[in-house]
Amino acid sequence: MATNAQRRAQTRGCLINAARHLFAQQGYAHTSTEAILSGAGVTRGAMYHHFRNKAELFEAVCDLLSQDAMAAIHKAVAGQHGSLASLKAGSLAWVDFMARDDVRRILVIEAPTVLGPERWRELDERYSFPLLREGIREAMAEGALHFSGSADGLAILLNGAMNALVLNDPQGEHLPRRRQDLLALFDRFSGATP
Amino acid sequence: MATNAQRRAQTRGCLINAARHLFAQQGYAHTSTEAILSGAGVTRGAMYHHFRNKAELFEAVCDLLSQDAMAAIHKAVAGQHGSLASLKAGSLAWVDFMARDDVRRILVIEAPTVLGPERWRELDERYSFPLLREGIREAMAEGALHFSGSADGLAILLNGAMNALVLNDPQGEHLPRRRQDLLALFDRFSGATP
DNA sequence: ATAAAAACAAACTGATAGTCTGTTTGTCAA
DNA sequence: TTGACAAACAGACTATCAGTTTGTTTTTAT
Repeated sequence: MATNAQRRAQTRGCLINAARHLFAQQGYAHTSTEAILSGAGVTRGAMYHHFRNKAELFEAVCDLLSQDAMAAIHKAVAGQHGSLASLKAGSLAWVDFMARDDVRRILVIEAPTVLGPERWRELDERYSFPLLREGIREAMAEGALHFSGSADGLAILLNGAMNALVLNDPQGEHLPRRRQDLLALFDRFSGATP
Repeated sequence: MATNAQRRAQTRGCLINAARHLFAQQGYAHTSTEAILSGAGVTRGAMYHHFRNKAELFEAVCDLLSQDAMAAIHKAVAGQHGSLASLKAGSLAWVDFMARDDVRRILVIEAPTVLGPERWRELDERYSFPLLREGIREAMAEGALHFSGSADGLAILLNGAMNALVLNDPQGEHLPRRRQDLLALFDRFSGATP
């Protein structure tokens, strides 16, 4: 005799968790709803009561992973002093998190297609991107970062560059070198001379 | 009474063309093979004679668009003098081409998921990426570009940054500003001081 | 001219996302 | 406590659609 809220959280949690693992292993298109249902120990009716369709379940998985990413970033930033050091630490934490096999496949590779461009940007806008943008604004305001274009533009460029680091290292074997490249990139914005 | 090579080119062309438009409008998953068939004026048997599956047809579309992109880049580079100017012109041409609605959806958004990470990188590696990488190597060798990391790493970073410019401007309305941001980014690598 | 191969046609199959109708379980006011 | 209502769940059913199979037409090579 559980409360409704408990039942709700329970089944939703089971579905999201099962879906997370299956999406990570087989991808969205090759994961059948039936596989998710049996993995979660839940029936069709239950699933379609909580989620309008398969894509909405996928989005719930993305939300969960994004929250985990935020936690990792905040933890990394916590021990830093100075806007530039925080920016670097947070960015490296972002790359490290996104380099996880399951996260890369779901958040970096498939999310743009499954959610569509708008919802995907909404997701980014809701989580890590504002953090990056504010970090850049702060560092630019303090004179620790130099760029003749807009802060927003730089945020987009850096975000994309970091995405590419993750995408171009499918096995995660070159991660140390890529992290160095990212730091080298930040260094190009440290010195003066526009 | 057409030759086999002509028949082949004809049907393949019709299929690729119809698929290109439908994929651009509705996306890969929401485009049924039947829609492609009726759009191309061709039957199932013909399609599966020329392509092993739907994904292979999608890849053929990607190849075609990539070749168009290469043509646009080469044209833009042709009128330039100096490695850095060529690099900038080629990069802007790349962004302009990828900003086209159909190209963005197919090549930038969906290709990574539909083809899978490996085949997607193969595509990139076959077309625009080598051009970018060589341009960067040349400019670095001439001392026109400064970066303390590897040339390959910089190529990946810049490629990702340019991708982001395209992705973050779904309507193409901020393209001029984004082009300026990209040039500002290149400027950060022009001056000395590592 | 004829055999072999390439190109094409279309009916069919298996898988599967989403729907529909009905049942169980929890909630809350009287 | 009870009874009306709503939320949660169960499972059969349907429509769609990618891919297969089998058969036919057209081209090519001998």
